Amino acid sequence: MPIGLALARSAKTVSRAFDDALAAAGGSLPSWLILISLKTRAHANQRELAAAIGIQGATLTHHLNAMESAGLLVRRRDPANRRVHQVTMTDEGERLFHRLRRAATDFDRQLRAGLDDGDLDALTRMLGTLAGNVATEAADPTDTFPNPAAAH
Amino acid sequence: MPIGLALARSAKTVSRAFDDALAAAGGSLPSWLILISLKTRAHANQRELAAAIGIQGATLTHHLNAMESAGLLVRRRDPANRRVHQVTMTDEGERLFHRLRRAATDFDRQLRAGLDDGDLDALTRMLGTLAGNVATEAADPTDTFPNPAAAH
DNA sequence: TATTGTTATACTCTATAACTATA
DNA sequence: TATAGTTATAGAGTATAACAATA
Repeated sequence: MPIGLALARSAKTVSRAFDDALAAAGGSLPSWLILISLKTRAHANQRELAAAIGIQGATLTHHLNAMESAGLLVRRRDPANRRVHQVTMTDEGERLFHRLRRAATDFDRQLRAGLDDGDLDALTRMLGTLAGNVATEAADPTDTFPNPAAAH
Repeated sequence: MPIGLALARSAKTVSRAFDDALAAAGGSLPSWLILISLKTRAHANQRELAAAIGIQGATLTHHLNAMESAGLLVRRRDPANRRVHQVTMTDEGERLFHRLRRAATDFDRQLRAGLDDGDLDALTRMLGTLAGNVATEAADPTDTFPNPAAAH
């Protein structure tokens, strides 16, 4: 079977299950990715944040609007450069982050069943190869994940 | 890094590139999956077709409407059971199928670069394991891909 | 009544273009 | 002029619920 089709099918099944797990915990994939980025990295501005997640700035604004309405974060202008909006998680956002982290960790435990560390290393490496083989502008390769417990 | 996150990132990059490749050839992922299914399998009805692709019946109707409007296929009632709509590819649909097959084949060649047959076998197996680990209702496991040349 | 498919409607995620505010 | 972000709008893909046609 073509490897792209295998990847597409697996990713579809897994991503739907993961979406369900996040939804049950009160989140969604975009909100989870945004919370991870806010929690683990210092982004100079929203464009960097959007790039780290792999979406456009306007798309990020869309999600931030919803999350701010939900009380998960606040945006303030940076006094040093009032064009820049500083995004900060609220206590409510922190609580959601922890609930989602729990859901993601549980999910990953379920996902790994039947695969040993060597398998997982090989899988991660090969997935990186696939993405690299078709990457156009190459998402930041230094964007490794700093906190293994903090995401699925 | 959590394996689910590695999969999500890789799948996002790869699926966007694949969507672009299909779009350049005049198609989309859903239309490609539908054409593959029409070409390689005999489905008793649209519900089976939808299930094979992993979407709901109403979603399939949505795509079939667009594809029929585009002249890629026709729907006729089955005389033996007039509730069933027989879906048949037109010559135009056949031509698109062949263009998309070419695009998908080229894409897969690019995608496999740097991975040998052993890698690909291991990767396919592990992707299956991941999907199986989180599958809820388990998509038809007998739905193997009958024509390796016919898809990405 | 049960089955097959369609229609109506809506939601999520994403994007581009035009715009405002700031530098 | 250039940069950061927002607003307006749109499109693709998906879903559920209600419906029509057929058995």
